Amino acid sequence: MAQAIPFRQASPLKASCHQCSLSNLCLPLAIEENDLDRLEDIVQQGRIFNRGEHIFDQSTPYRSCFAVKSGSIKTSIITESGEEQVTGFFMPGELVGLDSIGSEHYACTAKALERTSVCEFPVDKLEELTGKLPELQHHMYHLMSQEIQNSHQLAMLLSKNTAEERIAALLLSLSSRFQRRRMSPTNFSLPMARNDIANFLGLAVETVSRVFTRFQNQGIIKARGREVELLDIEALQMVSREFSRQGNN
Amino acid sequence: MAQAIPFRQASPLKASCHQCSLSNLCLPLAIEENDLDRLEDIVQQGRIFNRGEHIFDQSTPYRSCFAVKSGSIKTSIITESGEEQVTGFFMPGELVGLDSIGSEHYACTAKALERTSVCEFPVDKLEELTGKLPELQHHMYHLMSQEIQNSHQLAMLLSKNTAEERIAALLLSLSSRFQRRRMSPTNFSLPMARNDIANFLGLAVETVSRVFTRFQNQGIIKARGREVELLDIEALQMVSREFSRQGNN
DNA sequence: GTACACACTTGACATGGATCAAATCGGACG
DNA sequence: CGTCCGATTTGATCCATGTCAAGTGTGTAC
Repeated sequence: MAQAIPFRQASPLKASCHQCSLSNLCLPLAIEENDLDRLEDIVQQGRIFNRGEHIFDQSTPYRSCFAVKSGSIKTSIITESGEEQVTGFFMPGELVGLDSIGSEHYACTAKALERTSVCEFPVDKLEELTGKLPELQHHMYHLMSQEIQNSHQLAMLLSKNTAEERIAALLLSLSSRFQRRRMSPTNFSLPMARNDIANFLGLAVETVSRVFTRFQNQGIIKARGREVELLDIEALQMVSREFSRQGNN
Repeated sequence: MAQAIPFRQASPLKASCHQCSLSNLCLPLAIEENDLDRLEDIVQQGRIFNRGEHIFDQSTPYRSCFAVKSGSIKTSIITESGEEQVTGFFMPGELVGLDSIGSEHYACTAKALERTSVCEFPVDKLEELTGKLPELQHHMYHLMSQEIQNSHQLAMLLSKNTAEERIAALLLSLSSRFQRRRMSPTNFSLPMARNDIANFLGLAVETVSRVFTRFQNQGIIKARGREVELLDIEALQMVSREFSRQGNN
């Protein structure tokens, strides 16, 4: 299961960043032990969302950004014509909603891909706090610029790379992000459906499926449904000449 | 000519944000008249770059972000394999280098598309100042989130739209940005080469060229070299069903 | 003015991936 | 345990756009 990440149960009213196992990935990493209380004062306890539930919706008033505590989230934007574009997948310790900070409304919709718990940071309080803690402010800038860079990488992937290269890059990105969370980099279960992968990578579902089986036939991966095993990471890196440069923090 | 934007000559050592005609587009827009001096204290006077000169280079230590004063800039990232991906075009009043704030090194290279003058904001000082001026901090968050959203829009364009739709969207984006700068929204000269357009939009140069002539034959635009006239904006909006949502500030 | 290099256009052809269609799998639920 | 519906796979065909190849401007340097 994907969210086998151990974390301590949050108290019902106040999250404890001090004891959170994700503190080295999430916002606390930028804060001195002394100041951590101030972050705890503004964070709201981990609400739980079931698979498919929305954490927030595009065009509704912007209130907070969210850290994934367990589970995973996908964000997407929807055009007037109703088309969806998946803009990202988020794993524990990653911040969702940075693309709307400073805006009046959410620029995208965030949806739980599985049972997911999150910590909520109300922006007004967060901005106030970053004004007082230079390291935290710096870290916010860093996270946001990372987000820009990731998105540029995605644009590059979409405009220059073949279907195989795109999928290899995604698998490698997931792999390294799992690894950073102390999970197997070679053996994991995809939190998202083929459809989401296809949409994210600008491909048709059928193409994604075909590439998966092609990789399988070549002995590079083993895939049954969402369970994936990367048998030959180097081969994947060769396919995706552009090494996975994604990944946050 | 593209940079027919009037602006007062900066004093050789200190830019005057007070008198800059771009103050309603650039950082000053977020700052009270009283505090404007503090911004002037950290900004470095407009250096001039000739066409083709680099404002900064990818992977060099990050020092500053830059506001375009006149002229225009393109940013691009370059992979190990030497491929280039144009990530954006910047016009007067827009901030370049936000994708690297909070990072150790520049994430992209910025190049003057024509004779261009810029104002330089050293990050360390800028971060210090945003810590003191909440409105400025808020504005920085806003600009950065805009940058993320723009990039997501680009990704969407790349993954879902045809060549004609992409080019129509770009023309409309440029049009509205020229308009916001008090220049004709229908009659302008492209600051960038066909090559850059193609790269930015994930197309072959030949395709860009063909679409331009197709639009011309349909009477939607008139183009001779870089000089462009938009004859039928509504038609362009029809082509690009996804209306130009790009544009900053 | 001439020439060179480079930007742009146009044409012919090849192809990766989309689309359409259909079969199979898998999981939730009674 | 069977049923049903959505997710996934597989196959056949088509088309938008890339690629290759020529040509035609266009601006700059001498």
